[in-house]
Amino acid sequence: MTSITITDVAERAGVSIKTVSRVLNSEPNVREDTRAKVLGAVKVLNYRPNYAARALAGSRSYLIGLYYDNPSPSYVGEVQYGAVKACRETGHHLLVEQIDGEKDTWRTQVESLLRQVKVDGVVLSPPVCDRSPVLDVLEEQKIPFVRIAPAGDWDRGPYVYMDDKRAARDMTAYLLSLGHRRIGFVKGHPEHAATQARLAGFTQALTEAGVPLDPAYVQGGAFTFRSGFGAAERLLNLPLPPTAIFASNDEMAVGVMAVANRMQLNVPRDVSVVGFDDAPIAQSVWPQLTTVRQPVVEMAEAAAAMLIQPRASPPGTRSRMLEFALIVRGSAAPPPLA
Amino acid sequence: MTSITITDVAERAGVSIKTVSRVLNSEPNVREDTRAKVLGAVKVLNYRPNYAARALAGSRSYLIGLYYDNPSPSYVGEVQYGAVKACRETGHHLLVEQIDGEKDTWRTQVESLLRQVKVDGVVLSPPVCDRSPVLDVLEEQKIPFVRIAPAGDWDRGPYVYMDDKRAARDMTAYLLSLGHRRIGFVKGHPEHAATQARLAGFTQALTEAGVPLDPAYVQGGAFTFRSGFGAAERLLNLPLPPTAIFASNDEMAVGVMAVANRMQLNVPRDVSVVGFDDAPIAQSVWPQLTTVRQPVVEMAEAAAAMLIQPRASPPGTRSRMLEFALIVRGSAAPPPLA
DNA sequence: TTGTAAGCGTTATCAA
DNA sequence: TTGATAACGCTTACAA
Repeated sequence: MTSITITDVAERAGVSIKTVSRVLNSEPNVREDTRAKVLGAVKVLNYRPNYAARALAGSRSYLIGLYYDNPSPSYVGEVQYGAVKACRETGHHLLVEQIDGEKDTWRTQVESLLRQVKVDGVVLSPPVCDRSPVLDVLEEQKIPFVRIAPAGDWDRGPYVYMDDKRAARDMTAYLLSLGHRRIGFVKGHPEHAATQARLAGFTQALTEAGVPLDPAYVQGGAFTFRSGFGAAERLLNLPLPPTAIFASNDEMAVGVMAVANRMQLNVPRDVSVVGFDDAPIAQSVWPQLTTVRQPVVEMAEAAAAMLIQPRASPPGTRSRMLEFALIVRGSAAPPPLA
Repeated sequence: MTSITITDVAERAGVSIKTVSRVLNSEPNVREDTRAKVLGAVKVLNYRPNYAARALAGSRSYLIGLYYDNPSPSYVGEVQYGAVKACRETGHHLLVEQIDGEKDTWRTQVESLLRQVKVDGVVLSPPVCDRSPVLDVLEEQKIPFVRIAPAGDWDRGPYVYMDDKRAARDMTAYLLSLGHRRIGFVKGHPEHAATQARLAGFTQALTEAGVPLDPAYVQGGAFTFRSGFGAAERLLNLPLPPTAIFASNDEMAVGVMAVANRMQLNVPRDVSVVGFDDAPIAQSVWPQLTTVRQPVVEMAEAAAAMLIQPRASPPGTRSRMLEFALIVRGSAAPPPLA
């Protein structure tokens, strides 16, 4: 069961291993017919270059790292899915590492990882993309990286993101177009970058429509079901309750719906509820949630792709914005005719 | 930025590189003080062996593969989390690959992967753990593997699993202990292995308690919200509807709850609803779902650990069963006093 | 346009 | 108990 090596290919094609190497790495200066011969031999022998040897000898390893830490399992799952997809299309492989623990250990963790296995680049998923010791090491060692939806430090390397603010604005505009004028908003966790952006989009839409913003309609939340539940209780018990509630993630939106149900309020007839994220749960409630779809898989895929073909993105515009989508399902409707 | 190699360590410790290698791989025949010297040098230099060199020269690569395909993102996320955890504890790394597409391409996919990068073993997550071409290749190439919750072929290599049948039995027994006698059951997708096991556990509990099983109380489902919804409509519109419904996963249980809500039935006062899996959604509904927690993270961790330290599991007993847990939350209560 | 030879950083062989 | 030295399969100078 000895595996096929570059030597076998070279012999079969009647050339030197260097020529085979040239063909494999699409280097210039190979005659077309020579190239064809080599490719033929590769095909016949079903040759696959050994990654370890490549990594050891050369400067590339065909390995892409994915550093993550513990957001929701489904987020990680989606990121991984996108990254794997981009990798396999170009014969790369994905190495997944978790960076966790205390802040002062991050640098060491990354240094140690990098020393052990060489990667061609790393995809940084939130919240790792916002840990500056991690970025420090990567920059020092000149290892390319792309961040997914970073919360700040936008000058530190390329990133992929979506426009949270505009998405929130569009969603609010949708609610306004339905006829709502009293719209409640449930904010996210104060430490999350998206929280501010989504709130800003909400207020912008209101301003643009000339609808005054009642501060009582904006309630604090923490991206959890429970916090959405609490915020909804406050909102719906107001003397003049909102006719629609925009929770800044789906988890909280479902909490809002639960409160509505308990108060015998029919969604969307009596009150409209919309969320953000298009998490799996959005389709597992009744009515299904109208929400904003975050292109998580696509962002991860784009990030990995940028690492693999840096030439693809023109210099200067090193970051990529991906489009969100407004997913209209059944949880929002025109307000009751009061 | 030249990295520290085994040669540096050898010089610093005043021994040959072979001796350093011996210490690093805990080989025998090294004097205790020599070992200490080497370890000291490793520490001072903060040396980390280069993976590619190890893989190329030796028989081990310190890389563990995780082959998956596309179950729910959160399942993948959890599996990955457990596997990464086991890996990092022993200095291994996780290589994630997706095996997808048509059945007749699986063999080639795996062969190609294996040829490119040597792994010390692979963790097979559902549904890949049940694709026999994948197992074939692994067996042929004598690459150790551990399957997670396989659906069949229990003689093909070690696996980790949980006892679905017993879990379903326990859950049913819990409902019975609450006083329920008319219990509805929503089956899972017919092609899923767990479906049969869970139904079997349900009927077993009934039999043990001497409670007759009304066939009308067992409804088909498909592990989706919608199928749970449909099954619940049939169940709750029966002339004598059940006082409790056991949906064989959480997704369906939430569908059942949605129907109850629409029918103005209070959960759990009017009807109890329980699920299975302890998916994230179980905590994002109101009341929160009483369910069975699957030890997904632990199974993945155990699987990877078995690969890394094969000696840990005594010969013969190569598979491991992990314990489930009954998670009692608010969705089940004694039946209404009729 | 092609080939030769020297590494890359380990482990394995075999002798000391 | 230790240590030279030869692989491992590839890329990278450097020649031809």
